[in-house]
Amino acid sequence: MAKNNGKMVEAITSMDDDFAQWYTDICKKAELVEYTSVKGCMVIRPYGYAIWENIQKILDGMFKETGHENVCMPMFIPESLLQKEKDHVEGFAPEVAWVTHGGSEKLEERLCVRPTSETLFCEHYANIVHSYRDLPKLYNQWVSVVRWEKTTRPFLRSREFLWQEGHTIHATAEEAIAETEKMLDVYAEFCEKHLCMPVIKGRKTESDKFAGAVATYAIEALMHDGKALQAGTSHYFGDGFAKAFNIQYTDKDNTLKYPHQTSWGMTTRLIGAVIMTHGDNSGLVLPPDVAPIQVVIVPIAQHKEGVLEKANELLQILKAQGLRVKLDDSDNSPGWKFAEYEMKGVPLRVEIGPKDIENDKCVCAVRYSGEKRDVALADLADTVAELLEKEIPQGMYKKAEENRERRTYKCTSTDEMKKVLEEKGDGFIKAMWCGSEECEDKVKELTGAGSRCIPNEQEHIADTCVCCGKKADKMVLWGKAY
RNA sequence: CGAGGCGUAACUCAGUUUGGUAGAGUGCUUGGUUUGGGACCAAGAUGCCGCAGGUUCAAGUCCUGUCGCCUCGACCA
Repeated sequence: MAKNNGKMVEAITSMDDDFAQWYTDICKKAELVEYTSVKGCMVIRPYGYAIWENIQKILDGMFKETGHENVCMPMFIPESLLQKEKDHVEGFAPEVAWVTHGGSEKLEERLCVRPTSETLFCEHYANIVHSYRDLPKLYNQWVSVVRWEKTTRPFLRSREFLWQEGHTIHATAEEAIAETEKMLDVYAEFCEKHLCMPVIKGRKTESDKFAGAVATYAIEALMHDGKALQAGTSHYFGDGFAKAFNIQYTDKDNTLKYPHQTSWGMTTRLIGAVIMTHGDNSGLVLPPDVAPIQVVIVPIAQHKEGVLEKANELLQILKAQGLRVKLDDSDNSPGWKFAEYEMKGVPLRVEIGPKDIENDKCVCAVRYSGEKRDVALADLADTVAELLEKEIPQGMYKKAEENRERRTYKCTSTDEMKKVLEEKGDGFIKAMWCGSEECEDKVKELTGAGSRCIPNEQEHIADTCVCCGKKADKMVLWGKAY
């Protein structure tokens, strides 16, 4: 039955032939996005947006549970405000969009469309933070931001993208650092538990950190083609922004002090990560927690007596479990429906036809593994719950983790790195680094793989730097990145 | 922003070499037969040939410009 590299129908480019085209095909054919007349600005269609809504819902719950409140900042930043923190403006100025006119009148001061909102939060904090009693403020906002990227790709790099940005301000550095680390943990937990995507937590190198940050932490995931994707970041700002924006509070000892800040963000890029982590040659494969449709019921020979009635019965049973279920009773052929919902990544398909009804059973087909099994109708609710809550998420995670491990290598020289990447294909490389930016750049130049992060979980690969051969005590995760 | 490729029906593309009535498959609409892996038959509808100039009796085709998309680099979530 399976043919064409496991792809059952001729619909999308095989990921082995052209991974980039495969990705674009899925975005279009699974009806996630549609291009518009503005480059890099895409319509996120209902099916794609529903994935984002599910991501939002879960993440928002996690933020609230850790004490955060949602706020909403304006979309515009006056140029003078953006320029208050030197590193920050240098990092973002090249890619901001400017508003210069209101109607036909030129503005006194041009406004930048927010590429991120640190400056706006800072301006606000300066107004509302005066005493140690005002701290901490644990804020988050769900908005879109604009960065005028030169090269764009759906979800991975668009000029406008949706995200959440958390911004917190604390009395002490210790507290802010703890917050930075806590939110990175929240991100990692979300990716692993709800997106079934293994990630590596680590710290960014100096050259790779956020503009204006003291330290940037990130979670890195490995896509199916061996390229790395940053799935989330968490920054510690120290008191740099507070000094630039003159945010001060009076402490218990009646002295003026500068507070310490953090910010952290995850974006619609996560949808791209899900596509490239779990997708296959039949299309998208969605983790049950974020799938807009968790179970699709496909009736077979639906014109025959009793089939649709039984299918509706199953629909009600599963709906009563609180699941997102769809019964497709359109007049498309069953084969068409199978292919359609595989393309859309629905985690579980239930087939019900005359033969099944005769035997009081149905067929459950698991998307990620392709496995089909008979299930007694009496057991359906329990079996589906077990599949969606445990078996499928665990199986998807394991599959993704195995792919990552298969593509993770340890190297002790740049020659070895180069050879491994050429012979075995792209992936993560664990190698030692002396800490100099010069070596970091040179490794990228020689091998094409840049530093992704300094993983929290360190391993001792060698005594010396992979590049210069001097003494090294840090293990860096290297890879080609999206 | 550098290098390469491509813009013709909703989609994939042929037609461009050598200028001469706008094409195919898929999809869409209607009717019928079907239904356990993208069903079949019949009848239909659908085009500023990316856009703007130019050459010509005549341009999808030739020339100039321009915009957009895709891939690979550099930059970024």
